[in-house]
Amino acid sequence: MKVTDDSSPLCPVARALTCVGDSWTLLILRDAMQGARRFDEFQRGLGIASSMLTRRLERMVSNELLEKRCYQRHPPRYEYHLTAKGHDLAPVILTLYRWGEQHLPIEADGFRLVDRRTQGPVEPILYDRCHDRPLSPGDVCLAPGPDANPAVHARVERMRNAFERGDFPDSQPAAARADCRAAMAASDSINE
Amino acid sequence: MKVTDDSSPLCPVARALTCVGDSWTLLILRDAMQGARRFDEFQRGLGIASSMLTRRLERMVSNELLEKRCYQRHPPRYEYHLTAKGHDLAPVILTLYRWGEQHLPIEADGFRLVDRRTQGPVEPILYDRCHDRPLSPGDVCLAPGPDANPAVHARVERMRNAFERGDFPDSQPAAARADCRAAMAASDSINE
DNA sequence: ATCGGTCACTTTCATTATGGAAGCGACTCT
DNA sequence: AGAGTCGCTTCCATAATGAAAGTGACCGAT
Repeated sequence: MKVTDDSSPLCPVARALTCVGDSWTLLILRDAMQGARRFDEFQRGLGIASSMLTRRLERMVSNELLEKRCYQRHPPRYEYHLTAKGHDLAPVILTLYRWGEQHLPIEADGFRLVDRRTQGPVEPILYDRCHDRPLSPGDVCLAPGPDANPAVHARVERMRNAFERGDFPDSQPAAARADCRAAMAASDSINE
Repeated sequence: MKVTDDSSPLCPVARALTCVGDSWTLLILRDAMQGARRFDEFQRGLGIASSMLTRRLERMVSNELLEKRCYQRHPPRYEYHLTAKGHDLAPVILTLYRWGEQHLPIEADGFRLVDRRTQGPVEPILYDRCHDRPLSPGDVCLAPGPDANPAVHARVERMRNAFERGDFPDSQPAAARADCRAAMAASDSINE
């Protein structure tokens, strides 16, 4: 990937993707979050070529997603531990998990996401901490910051036009929010 | 990427990544969510090679993230609209946005994520709809489903061991949840 | 003491993906 | 009439990846 667009370095999504924009990196993070630490644990869990794994672990260390900890000298051997930065990608992984479960279903049921204490089901959704309520992606939009360049303004403008054209299915405020509350109430009563 | 591990097809994250596990796909989705529809809109917004864009759009259509709509015959020309499946990836993009903003800061402030109506700040976090409370990734774990194979059990086992070793920084139940409530209260009062 | 195995790599090489540039056909605008 | 736009496609050099083999220091059993 070689991005040349003006607005790219300003966009947090583009910046995030230079760090975690490939499958292996995210799968390594997944396994690290499941407790994998050593080279061969990752290799077995992923079926990745060892040369690739070496390259990826190195890049992840240099991007500060993982840190090396020596657990043996002669020969020097390292464990790869998640840093706080790496750990903070957990919401991304969980969100992907949920999407994969919903939209790429398979017949088999191999994994379940559960509450650690109760072992009951868990359903991660987005929530807006500022307004203290569930967040529909349609509730949100982009605004230019003080350092916005013309490309950023064009983006913001285009998004507003799209909204005015009615392109956003989940941005009918009242209905969407009512649905959401109803769904929450329903799932609550099911789980009671 | 060529995954050969036993537990892979059973893992929703791995399945999701076969669909959206590269930067261009996610950046195209980002732009589509900002209202981009046509070939040249994507191309300008991304700085992507046109051959790559053709390939990616096709793959995304065949994966049902986008759908083609003809807006002109002679020559046939298409717009690429998000499907519901594609739209449902918005939480992934927003979660990446937030991570990029927090962990890959730059001096400039080009973009802001705001509430569409109030134009006030928005802060997406994960929330558990089943328990109706903010979700720390450490609150969650994996359980084997009825079709789990040995690789899945090994994974689950390893994660439990890692937890028992105390490898999960945000899984101190009481403290974490108290912090979270405090942070929510604080951000509420700031935004009042 | 020797044998096999493990662990974390590195190296090599064939295959595949990608980026850049150019071209193209049917328009539209001046 | 001529230039420009739009959405491609084709071609080719370069870069990324995967598979397989090799390595060197250990360890545990015979």
